[in-house]
Amino acid sequence: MGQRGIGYLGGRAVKIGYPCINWSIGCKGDRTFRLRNYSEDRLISTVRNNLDCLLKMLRFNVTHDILFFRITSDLIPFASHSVCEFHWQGYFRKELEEIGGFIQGNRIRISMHPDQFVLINAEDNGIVERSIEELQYHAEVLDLMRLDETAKIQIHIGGVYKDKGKSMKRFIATYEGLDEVIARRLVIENDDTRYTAQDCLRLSADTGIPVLFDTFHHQLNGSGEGVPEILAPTSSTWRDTDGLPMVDYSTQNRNNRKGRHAESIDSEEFAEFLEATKPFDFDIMLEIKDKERSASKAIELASRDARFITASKAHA
DNA sequence: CCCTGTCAAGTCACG
DNA sequence: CGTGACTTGACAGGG
Repeated sequence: MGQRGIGYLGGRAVKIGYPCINWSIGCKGDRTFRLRNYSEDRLISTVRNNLDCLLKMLRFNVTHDILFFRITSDLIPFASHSVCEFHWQGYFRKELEEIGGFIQGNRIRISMHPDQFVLINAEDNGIVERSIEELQYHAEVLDLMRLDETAKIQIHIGGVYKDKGKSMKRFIATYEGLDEVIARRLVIENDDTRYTAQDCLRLSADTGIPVLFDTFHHQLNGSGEGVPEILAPTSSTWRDTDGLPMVDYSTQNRNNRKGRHAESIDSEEFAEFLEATKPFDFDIMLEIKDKERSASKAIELASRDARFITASKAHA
């Protein structure tokens, strides 16, 4: 717990990845459709495409030493919506198992990130119920892939309504009642306007929930702490069974308004980040527009870093 | 084929 | 109470 040793002795090592979309392999694994066009056929063909593409992306990633990946929430469109009565869990069981087998065989780290509308602490109970349904869907995907507890579902806390204290109380109350299949995978992430990393740590102290640190959100909505200062406490919220801490890394788009992600990774900034965070082991999710290109650049930069691991080493 | 309005869900500000 | 901003690509209907 807390600061971990450098290097991959003991089977731990830093992995780098990107979320959801790969621009270079010619397929899209997050295809969806409009609710009014919902049909079982449409769902099946879309999911089949998404699962095929997901496996292709994972194969691509392994050949490029990209061993961390965020699976899109659009994998099964409308999975948690009442319109969906189709038992996709059974229909796609084999495909999900196959993908899960590939993930485990190559020691790929997996995360999922439900959208902002997932609020387990909303004042409206209907929103809470729908949010839990959505989390259930995410957990089912990872369970059907037979991934262990290190595969995480990250959410923002939200649901402030001008009273963070009450918001936190509601979060704790709902969290404590969550089914274990969800709770074991759930982690909280600091966001860019409401919950700072310190807020997340406060909530973690009460619930034991791990804190996923987002560097960019911390820049926009932090309390002035440097990255290493905040990485120490957030890292120690991850138990051994949770796997290495996850960190979302991104930088400001220079041309655009505040809050916009950069188009491509800034090599110098990333090298500085690696240097500044030397005492810590964590898996890095690059939230950068050009996805796998920046991931490859980052891996190139990290390849001299003793914490980093390649696919062949992970395989051994 | 291209153009463009719209999209499951969320909050918040405003009139 | 209703509407638009937030933010984003892409779906999908109309021309």
